[in-house]
Amino acid sequence: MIEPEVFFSAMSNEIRLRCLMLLAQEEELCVCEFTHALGVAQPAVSRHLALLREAGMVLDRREGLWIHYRLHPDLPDWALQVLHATVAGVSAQSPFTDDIKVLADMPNRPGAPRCA
Amino acid sequence: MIEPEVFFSAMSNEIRLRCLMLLAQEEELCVCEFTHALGVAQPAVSRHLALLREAGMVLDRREGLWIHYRLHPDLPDWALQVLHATVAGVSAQSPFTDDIKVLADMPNRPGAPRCA
DNA sequence: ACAGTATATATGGAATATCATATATTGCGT
DNA sequence: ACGCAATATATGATATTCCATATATACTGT
Repeated sequence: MIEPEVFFSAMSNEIRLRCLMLLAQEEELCVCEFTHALGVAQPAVSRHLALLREAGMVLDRREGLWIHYRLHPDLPDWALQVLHATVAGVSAQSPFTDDIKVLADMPNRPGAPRCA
Repeated sequence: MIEPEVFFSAMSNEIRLRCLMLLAQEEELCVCEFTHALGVAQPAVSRHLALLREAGMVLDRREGLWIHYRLHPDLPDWALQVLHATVAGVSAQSPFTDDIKVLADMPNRPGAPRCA
């Protein structure tokens, strides 16, 4: 059971929050997708994802070269509600809006959503 | 409009989170009530409440000796949803459960809820 | 060997705790 | 009315711990 302070601490950093907002809308993403969408250096993204993993907020899965991250399936209900309320509240503002757009326009996406 | 990172940063500290959980359930509380409910030194409480005020999450009102704090009325909808989802999710666990109990049993409460 | 991802280390800066003290308001005694 | 004490709250100063960033390097799978 995730500690509320740990959970909110994870959400209190811009890079992590942007990653989580993407994950709340995209099911599963690999590191290079985060890197591309956020326009942030790869080591930084990796580090923050590691932090999210250690906090129990995301789960990773390796598939060849790529490592895919998704929200941890054991997240308690209140945590999911918080995530979704936040997406609803902020996804229309910067930088969250652009992140999705940039992600959608990314060429050669590994896990390429079928809807594309 | 409160920045999401500022908001979550405010919630990522145990003392502040406990204060906010109380405020989400109690409408209005003064510093001595927080101090009593949390069992934390007064300067620490005062500091954290000041931080919440500067973050735009709470509003204070002086009434004689006492300064009453309440959730800021301008908090956006998503923020309130996050707060309420969190209360629903964690109020049954430690230390949040005890905080309310200790508060309810506090003698000589200034703003004394009429229901007592 | 190479691409994708992770880790190690160092460093600067921010958050926090603590103690002592300051400020504000009320009430009391004279 | 005035001075003083008591109570509620805030602030300063300092030490310490935590976190983010940058850079370089290592690991993993093809």
